[in-house]
Amino acid sequence: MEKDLLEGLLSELRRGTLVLCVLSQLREARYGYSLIQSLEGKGVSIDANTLYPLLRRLEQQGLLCSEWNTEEAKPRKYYKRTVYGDNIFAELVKQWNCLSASMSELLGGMEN
Amino acid sequence: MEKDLLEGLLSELRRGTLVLCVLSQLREARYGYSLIQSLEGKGVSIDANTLYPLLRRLEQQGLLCSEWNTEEAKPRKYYKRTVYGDNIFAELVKQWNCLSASMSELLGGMEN
DNA sequence: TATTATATAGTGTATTACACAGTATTGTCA
DNA sequence: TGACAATACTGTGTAATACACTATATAATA
Repeated sequence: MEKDLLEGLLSELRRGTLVLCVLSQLREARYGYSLIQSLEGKGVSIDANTLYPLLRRLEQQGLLCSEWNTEEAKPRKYYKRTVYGDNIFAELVKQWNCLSASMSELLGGMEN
Repeated sequence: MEKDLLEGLLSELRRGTLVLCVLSQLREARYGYSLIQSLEGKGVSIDANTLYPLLRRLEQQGLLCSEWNTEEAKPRKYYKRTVYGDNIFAELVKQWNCLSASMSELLGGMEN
């Protein structure tokens, strides 16, 4: 079975950033399928089978709220950040910048 | 039990970067305990109970090799990257830079 | 019309890996 | 001697992604 090692490590690397990516796009309401393509276009590929459970989880945690729109051709479930979600998101961004800076420092001096 | 939500998300954020942090420090041989403090000093805090299993896992995956040094006062287990580890590490750094750039773009236009 | 593909969302399971708490040993220093 | 720091290991619980599968409605195509 043994999935390719590098692939696994890269998955891990992207793992924590998924929430950040998703939250960043949900200031305005959007539905899952459009998110996938929108993120894909920006160089972040997320599997549908990963996104949908993630959206529901974030909603259950109170970071997102959702609403079905049945007026359009196909029924779509729109998600967007709650106020709480806004706050958490802001804090995550701050910490991300911090982490990112630490990493640059660690990886920068690679000739050591 | 419900651990604090923000804490959990931050853990997730750091999670994938741990391997990268650790690998970055192991061009030269080092033992676990010194790694913890060295990383701590650089703003990356990693729990001992997280690091030791991680080191053994990376060794088992062939990215690190280890050696006991019993000549010093206390017996220490030194780890360092293998050639394979060097290659994987280089690739991870590349992907990290890529990911980092994508994130900047996503988070940059936060007034949208 | 029948068939296929695309858009859209859900569920269930297995794997993985960190976190946490506890154990164990050996030096050092008061 | 007793307490504490240095050093490493293990086992268990939890949390989250990945993967494969299901399901529906609409658009496209043969």
